[in-house]
Amino acid sequence: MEFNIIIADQNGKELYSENEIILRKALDKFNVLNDTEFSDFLSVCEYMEFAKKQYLLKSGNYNHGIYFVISGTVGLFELIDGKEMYQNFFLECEFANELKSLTTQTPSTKNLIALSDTTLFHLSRKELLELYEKSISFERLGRKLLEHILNAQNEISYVLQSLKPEERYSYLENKRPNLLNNIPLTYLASYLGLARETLSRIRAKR
Amino acid sequence: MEFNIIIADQNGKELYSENEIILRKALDKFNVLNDTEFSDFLSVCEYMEFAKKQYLLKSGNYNHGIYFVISGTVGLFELIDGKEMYQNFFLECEFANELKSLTTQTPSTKNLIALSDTTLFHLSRKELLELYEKSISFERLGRKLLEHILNAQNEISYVLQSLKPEERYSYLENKRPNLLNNIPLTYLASYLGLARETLSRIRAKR
DNA sequence: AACCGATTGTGATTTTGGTCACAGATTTTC
DNA sequence: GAAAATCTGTGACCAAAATCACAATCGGTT
Repeated sequence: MEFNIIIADQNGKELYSENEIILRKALDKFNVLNDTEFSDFLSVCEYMEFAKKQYLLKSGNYNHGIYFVISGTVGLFELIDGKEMYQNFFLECEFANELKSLTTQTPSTKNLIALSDTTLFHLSRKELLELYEKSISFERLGRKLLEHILNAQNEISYVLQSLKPEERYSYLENKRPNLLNNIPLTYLASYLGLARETLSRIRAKR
Repeated sequence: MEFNIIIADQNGKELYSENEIILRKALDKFNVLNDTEFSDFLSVCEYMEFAKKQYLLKSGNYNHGIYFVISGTVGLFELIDGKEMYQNFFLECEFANELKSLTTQTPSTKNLIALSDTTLFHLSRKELLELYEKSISFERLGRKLLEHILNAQNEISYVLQSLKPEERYSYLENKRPNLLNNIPLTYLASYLGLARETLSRIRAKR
C-alpha cells in the first residue's frame, strides 16, 4: 500500500508527486537544474516497478538507459566462471547504471537485477541524449553525476587493491552500512572480492 | 633536443606546433570541439616539463587542475602503510588526473609523479571551470572524457575483484602492454594488488 | 670505471584465505 | 503449513600468495 503526497500550487493545481519530490531532492544536490529544466527531465522519466529477482538489464542485451531507484535495491553483477560477481549495489535515491554498454553501444556483459521489490524512474538512452542536446544544464548534470560516480568507483578500487579482508568488512561497516543491512552476505562477499565463508567468519568475530 | 613542426596557413602564418597537434588529435576522438573551441582550449593550456621523479601533485595539497601528457609517463599513487600503492599510470596522449581532490576541493591523499622525463600541458581548475561556463561543448567534452575514464576504472576494478594473479598479468599483456614495457615491475605489482615477488615469478614462467 | 641506489630474481618459510563438505537457519513458493 | 530453495555458519584441509632474506642486475652519476 502506498500514498503519493501531492503538492499543489496556489490554484490547487497538482505539482509533484512524492516520488517526483524524491528525485528532485536527489538532483538538487548537484545544484544544476532550475524548475523548468527539472520538469523537462521529469517529462521523459518513466515510472516503473520491478518485483524481486526481475532483471532490469540482461547481459547480451543493449543498455537502453539509466534508472533512478525510488525504493528498493538494485544489483549490478557479471557472471564469471559461473559465479555471480556483484560489482555494485544501488539503494534508494541512487542512479542505477551500467555505463559501458550505455556509452559505447555494445551488448552488455553485465546484469542489473532487482534485489527486492523496487520502484524507479527510467530514462531511456534516446531521451538522455536529447536532453544533452537541449541545454548545457543537462550536460552539466551528466558531468557532475559522472564525477560523483567516478569518485565512488575509485574508492572501491582502493578497497580491492589495498585492504585486507577484515579491513574490507570495516569499510562496509563505516562507509556503506546500508549494504550490510540490505544485501545477502553472499553477494557482499563477491563485491569485496572474498569467499563467502571468509566474510562469514569475519562477521562472526564481531 | 626537440623540434616542433609548425603548420602554417596560406599566408605563412603559424598555426599549431607539433605538441598542439598531438593534443588536437587526442581531443578529436571525442568529436566535440570545433576549431575555435580548440583554440580557446589551447589558449588556457600551459606547457610544462617535469624531470623524472618530480611531483606534479603531492598529497596534502589541493589539486589545481589536470594534465595532458605529451611525452613521458606519469604515475598516480597513494602511500598506504608506508607502501607506494600505484593506482594508475598515464602514458603519452592521456589525461593525468586526480579527480577526487579536483572535484571536491579537499586536500589530495594521492600523488602524481613523473616516472620519466615528461612534457605536458596543464589546465588549471580555474580555467577548466571557466571553460565549462563558456560553452556546452566543453561540458560535453568533460562528460565524454569522464565516461571514458569511468569505463577504464570499472575494468581495473574487475581485474582486482575477479582475476587471479596470473590472469592479472595476462590482462596487462593484452590490454595494457605499454605499461609492461615502461613501468618498473614493483609499481605494476602494487597496481595489480600483488606482492612484487609474485609478479616477478609469474613473469619468469613466460 | 667505480659507486650508489633502485630494481629484480629466487629460495625457504609462514600465513592467509580459498575450497570442500555438511548442518542449520531463514525465506519463498505453492 | 509443508516443501523447496536460498542463505549462513563452521570445521578440516589445502593451495596460493605473502613475507623474509639475500644475491644479482641494472641505471644513472660523479
